[in-house]
Amino acid sequence: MDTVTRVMLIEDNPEYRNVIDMALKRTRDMELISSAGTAERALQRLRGAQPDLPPDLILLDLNLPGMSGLDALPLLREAVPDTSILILTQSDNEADVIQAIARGAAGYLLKSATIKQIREGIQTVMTGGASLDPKVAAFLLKAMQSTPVRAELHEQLTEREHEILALLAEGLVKKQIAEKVGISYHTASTHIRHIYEKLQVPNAPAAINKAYRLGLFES
Amino acid sequence: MDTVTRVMLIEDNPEYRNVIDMALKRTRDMELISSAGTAERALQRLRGAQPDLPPDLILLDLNLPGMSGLDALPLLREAVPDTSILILTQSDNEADVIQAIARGAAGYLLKSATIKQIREGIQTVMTGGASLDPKVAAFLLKAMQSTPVRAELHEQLTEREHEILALLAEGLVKKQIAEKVGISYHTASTHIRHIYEKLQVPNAPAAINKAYRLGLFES
DNA sequence: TCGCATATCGCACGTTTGTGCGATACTCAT
DNA sequence: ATGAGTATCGCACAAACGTGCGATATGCGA
Repeated sequence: MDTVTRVMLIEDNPEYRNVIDMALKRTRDMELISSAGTAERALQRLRGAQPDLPPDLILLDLNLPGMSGLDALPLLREAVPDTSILILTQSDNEADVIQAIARGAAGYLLKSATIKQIREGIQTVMTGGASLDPKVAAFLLKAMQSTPVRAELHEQLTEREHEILALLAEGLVKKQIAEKVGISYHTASTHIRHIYEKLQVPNAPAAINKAYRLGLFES
Repeated sequence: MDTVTRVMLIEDNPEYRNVIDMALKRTRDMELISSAGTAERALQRLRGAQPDLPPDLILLDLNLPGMSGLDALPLLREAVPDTSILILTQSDNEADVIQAIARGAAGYLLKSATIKQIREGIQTVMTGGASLDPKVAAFLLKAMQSTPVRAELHEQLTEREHEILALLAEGLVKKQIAEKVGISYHTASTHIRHIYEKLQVPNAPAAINKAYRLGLFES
């Protein structure tokens, strides 16, 4: 077991860089050995002619100037295969999370995390665990669930609502839907309102998206 | 927001049942309202003629006499759809973890967890997060990495446009997209305009629909 | 060098949406 | 027979959308 975890930080915001710096300094078993404002700089240091000694762990921001953290991830993994990479970013965007995991991140923390949580996260990763923000973990679980509630939700929408949802997906506006189905604009509006409530979405594009994810459109 | 989280425990080991009992008693905002030694008993109570009031959260052991926790999971979810189910078991078996997640568990803790961790886990779940033991999280990440994410079908849309289309599908409005991506409202608007042109659709719902039909989303 | 695609920003204006609040009527199970 | 769910209709209004017409800047291939 190593005595000290040597950490490299890739983060463009100087203030946040300072925060991390201080956080790690207060811990005897961690050391911030290097920090870079861009992925390009970090890669340069890790694979140049005389590369730096690989760190034990890299804290990687996703929202970087130039190359994104997401794109940098596989390159970093190639450059330093034995180094764990822990994402530390603002974005709780679902796609970012999935992508980061797919590209081999050892964990995903949000910047809303406390200093203590970050330190614990680093320790967790160094002992072979995976460190996930609860919010992020929730995404992953959702993504992994092969929609067991699917049948129930299928029945959730009435036939009328299905019909109207399909027309919405085709690009018709409410007025056109009303004409096509032979009901008033207001009724069409009400049906759509109910669709949003049942699917728990705020608007039309989200409704179409959810409908696909729930398998309401397959056939 | 409820003041007290009402917990039901399904666990055959009387000793461990005691442990949980004590753990929850020490917390003002949690209450153990019911505990059962088997899944059958628990289900009976939740869906009988005069069912118990549904708990806010169920702590479920997987290794139960009679029906396994894994089999009970979907039945519990059906009986009490609004109740979160948190797995609390010894098994860190990979298959169990995957199965539990697939069947809709809100989290997965190991019995090696401390009292404090269990309490935190419950709180996390009640606030909409997912509570995963780091070891368990590591499994999930590995499982997700082995499932290669489909990419490179976007000859049509640029990377930026994809990004924005995804946010649109999530239900964000243009203003929110602009903020999230860090561009002006007008630029977001322009990107969306281009998306409609390329996909040859008149509006957002149609764009999401077409994106799925073209396989731009497949996840 | 000259397009072409991309990414960014800007404004105006009519149209559409989403949602607040209603309402009546039919069916069906409790 | 009462309530829950469905389907229908109605209005008002702020917010958001879609699209007309611009613009500058960069990079890249012809």
